[in-house]
Parts: sequence; structure tokens; C-alpha cells
Amino acid sequence: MNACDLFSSAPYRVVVDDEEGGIRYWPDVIGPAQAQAWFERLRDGAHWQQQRRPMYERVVDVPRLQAWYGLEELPQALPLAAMQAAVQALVPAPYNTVGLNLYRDGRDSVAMHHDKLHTLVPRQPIALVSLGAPRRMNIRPKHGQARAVGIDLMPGSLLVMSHASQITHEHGIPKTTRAVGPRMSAVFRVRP
DNA sequence: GAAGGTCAAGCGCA
DNA sequence: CTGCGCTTGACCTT
Repeated sequence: MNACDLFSSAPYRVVVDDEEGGIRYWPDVIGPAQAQAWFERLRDGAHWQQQRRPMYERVVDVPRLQAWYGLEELPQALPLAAMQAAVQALVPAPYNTVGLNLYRDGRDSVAMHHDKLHTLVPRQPIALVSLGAPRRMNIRPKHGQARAVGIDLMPGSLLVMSHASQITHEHGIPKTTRAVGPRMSAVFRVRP
């Protein structure tokens, strides 16, 4: 724990610093039982989609399942409104969308990337709730030679990335040969 | 509407 | 062992 906010109920770690809050990690924002229950409901009830992409002469599956919802019309059966409230309580912002990602096992991943800036509102945060199995995320400055920082994203944790950090840093979930269970992320964003 | 950026798997390297 | 950089090319933006 590098830093704690004395005025907030939950402690967080500052992974990257900038004027907009940088990248902050709260390891325990949602209790384990709640996190597990939400994981199961989303796993079983979300509208998961399998995207495909061309790769040389083949077409391959994107190595994760995805779902997307606008917060104005959330399906009642999914616990997304409650999750939004939990996020909102710690990091207030006019969130209007959630993206869900399901990493089924260690072969699922996302390449290092930054969130597309033209689909985001400047100065508004990106809030990522993790559920299910822990998974390592790497975060690395785009310029300079600094090595990636790894964070083990725990179930019930919250990672908040500033808009500014998407310009300076990229992040990804590498594949792993270790046996890992399914992990889910729910990413709350403010879209124009 | 155009086109510069994205991002998949696998290989070779340090 | 594992992170990383490089490769090609269809599809972009919810």
C-alpha cells in the first residue's frame, strides 16, 4: 500500500500519478460473497458476444467474451445498477455505459492498449470492477523505457484510470500458462 | 468520406 | 520462464 486517502472509507494504491487522479487501485471495494454472486449472475445472464478478427490468412476469435450496456436502460436481471452505485460512491462521475469482459481461462487476454480517446469525455475517469478469479494486469508508460507494472486484480477490486493516463500509459491482461479460473471485468465509462 | 490506428497469434530474442 | 517487439490486414466509431 503506497498511499491511503485519510478522508475516504477505503484505502487505495496509487499505481500511476497525474493531475486527474492517475491510476488508482482499491483492492477490496465489494465483499467476497457479493462479488461472487454478481460474477455468477453476469456470467449466466449477460448478452455475451464473441468477436472475430482477421489474422494473416485466418480469422480468429477475439480471446475473451464481451457484452455492452447503456446505463439508461439496464436489464433488471443483471446487478449492474448496484455495481454502478458502488463505483459511484467512491469515484463519482456521470457514467453512462458499462462494458463487460469475460476472460474464461489463461488463454484469454487483451493486448496492451489504451482506451480510445474520441469515445471518452476528457477529465472523466474509467472505472473497472473485477470479479471471479484474480488476473494480472500490466500497466506501462508508452514513452520511455520503464518496465510494465503488474497489478493482480482481485475479485471485488476497483481500478480507476484517468482520461489523461490513457494518453501516457497502456494496459493489458497477458495470457498465462498458469491454471486460472474465469475472471470478469465491468468497465464504467463516460461517453460523449 | 478517407485513412491512420487497432489488435489478433506466433515466433525469436534477451 | 516470460515479457517484449515484430509481423499483416480487415475493420473501424457502440
